[in-house]
Amino acid sequence: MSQRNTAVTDQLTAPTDASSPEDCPLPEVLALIGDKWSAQVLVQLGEGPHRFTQLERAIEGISRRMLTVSLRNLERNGLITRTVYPDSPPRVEYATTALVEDIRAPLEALAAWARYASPVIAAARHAYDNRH
Amino acid sequence: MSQRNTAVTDQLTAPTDASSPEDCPLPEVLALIGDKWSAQVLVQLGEGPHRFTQLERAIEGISRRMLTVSLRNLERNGLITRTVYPDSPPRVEYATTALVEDIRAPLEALAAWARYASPVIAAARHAYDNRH
DNA sequence: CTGGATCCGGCAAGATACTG
DNA sequence: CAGTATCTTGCCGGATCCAG
Repeated sequence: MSQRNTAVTDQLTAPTDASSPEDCPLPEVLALIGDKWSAQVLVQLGEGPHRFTQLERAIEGISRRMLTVSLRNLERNGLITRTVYPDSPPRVEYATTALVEDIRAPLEALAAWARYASPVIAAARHAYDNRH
Repeated sequence: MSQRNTAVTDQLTAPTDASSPEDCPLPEVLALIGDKWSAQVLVQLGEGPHRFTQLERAIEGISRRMLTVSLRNLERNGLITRTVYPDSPPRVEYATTALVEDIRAPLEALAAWARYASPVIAAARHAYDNRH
């Protein structure tokens, strides 16, 4: 199942025109991690395995319920693993799977873009609002 | 691992360690284009300027209302421009701004990842559902 | 042709309380 | 500690009609 595969990005560099937006599965990705919290969970887990409360504290503003929902969803889609240790008190650890390795780069690129674009966007928004 | 980066990401990931998830502005990006349609609109406009009806036909399943809403939102945030030509019947053209150029690469990387990961995810989901 | 305005159902998601 | 269950609210988004 979990084959390490770095050939993903090779498809990109390939000189195919590849820009046909018809078969662009971008919506699928966004359906997976495009919601309010999943991406942050993935980013946080990128730092290494985390326990439930650890995540809850690390991710500002998330509710217990939403954390649970996000984790279940990510687990269901095979993006994270959930390991229960038979301790007392109970201990559960979440970690990313190999699948996630290959999106970390584009995700960080997006984050980098955000840092750079944020003030520009704020200015554009302000200008637009003044115009209306 | 992956090495396909634009000027923007090169500049910004270089100086700092970039792996601190605290100041990760990923949620901002997702708030911008993480909704159901905006990303597809951007992708479509990446092919070149489009008129309203042209977009409506190109993007499968979008309603007029949602197209309008998405376009307004993108315009407000400075990601696209809206040009009105004083013709009869009225003609309006939408095009991406320079800001968008720099996210196209990571966005396509995400799409490529989706193509590769889709079957794996489907399998994981199926396995999970059987387990419950 | 390019939208705006309005109504409305359904789901996302916060708050709160309870449990093994 | 690591969740569930339930209630409630907000808003996303589809349908429909109207307008310049």
